[in-house]
Amino acid sequence: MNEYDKTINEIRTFNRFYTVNMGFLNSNYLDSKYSVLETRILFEIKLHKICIQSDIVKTLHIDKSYLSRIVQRFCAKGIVEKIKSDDDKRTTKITLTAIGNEETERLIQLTNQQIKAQIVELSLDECNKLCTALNTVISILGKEEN
Amino acid sequence: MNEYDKTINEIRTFNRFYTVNMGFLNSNYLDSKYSVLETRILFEIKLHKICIQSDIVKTLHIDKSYLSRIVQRFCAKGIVEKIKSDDDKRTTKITLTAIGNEETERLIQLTNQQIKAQIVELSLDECNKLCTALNTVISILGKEEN
DNA sequence: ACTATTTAGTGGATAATGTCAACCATTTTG
DNA sequence: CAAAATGGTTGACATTATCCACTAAATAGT
Repeated sequence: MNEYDKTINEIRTFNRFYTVNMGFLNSNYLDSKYSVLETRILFEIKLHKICIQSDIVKTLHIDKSYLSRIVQRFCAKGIVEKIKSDDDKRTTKITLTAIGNEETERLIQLTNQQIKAQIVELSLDECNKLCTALNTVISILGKEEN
Repeated sequence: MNEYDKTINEIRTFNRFYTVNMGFLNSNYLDSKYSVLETRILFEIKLHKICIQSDIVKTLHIDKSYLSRIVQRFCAKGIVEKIKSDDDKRTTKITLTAIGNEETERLIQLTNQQIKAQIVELSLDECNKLCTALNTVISILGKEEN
């Protein structure tokens, strides 16, 4: 077994651990009002402040028709707003409303609490080591991004 | 911001990165014949060699009726076999058939290839650092398991 | 021993999630 | 300018997941 196979195995093991540990496998979510993907989308819009749908389609690799409907739902709920853009008339800018911002903030707090429950018994030293390790993973795997 | 908040933020960042990077978000899968969960279940049965459904329900945190149906499908496909157990007559042992074993092996190879594509440009040193980092994460977060 | 509770698994009904292809309007490319 | 590409929407489905009720067997409580 070469070094690459060793790495592949390690990633497999990690994925198995992490998907279950973080509850990514079957995402019965903390807040039944929003699915994991919906939360992720809200968070993405919040990050960008304002963006177009295809930005999100690209970053999250989801179907555009699917996103279109989710955004429609968000608009109906009053948490997202569509704004006609003048530069490119095909696009519509989307952004969080004030309520949407609060709601997203609340969701972030909820996920934070969930994460907190996972790390609450760690020592400061372990926290630091964990941060370093996660950072290392991102910096190594993130290299290959286009 | 205290040390715990820093760690929570780091985990959030990591999750955002990793779910997209590994394609966990919307799991349009490599082999359309099996969903992510199905693959995970097959792999779990393979790990145990033989087990009962509720073992898998517990490890993967999924609905038992849902699993029941998936197992039924697997049986119909001939990749999983149910064996009456004599010790506890409520339970049925499940195990992979020969074909199921091959099939699962094939799926593992497929995911391996997918992972390989992600690390193919890494140096040996980076591979080692990655392994160490992933291991660290598991050992720290895995502590809190029951 | 015998009721009460728990555990394993199944099935019906239905909700939520996600996919595919067709389509219009615009913008970009050759 | 015609052809191809992009952004977004919609219809029609397929897949995936959840909830609840139920049977059968095992276990716990008294």
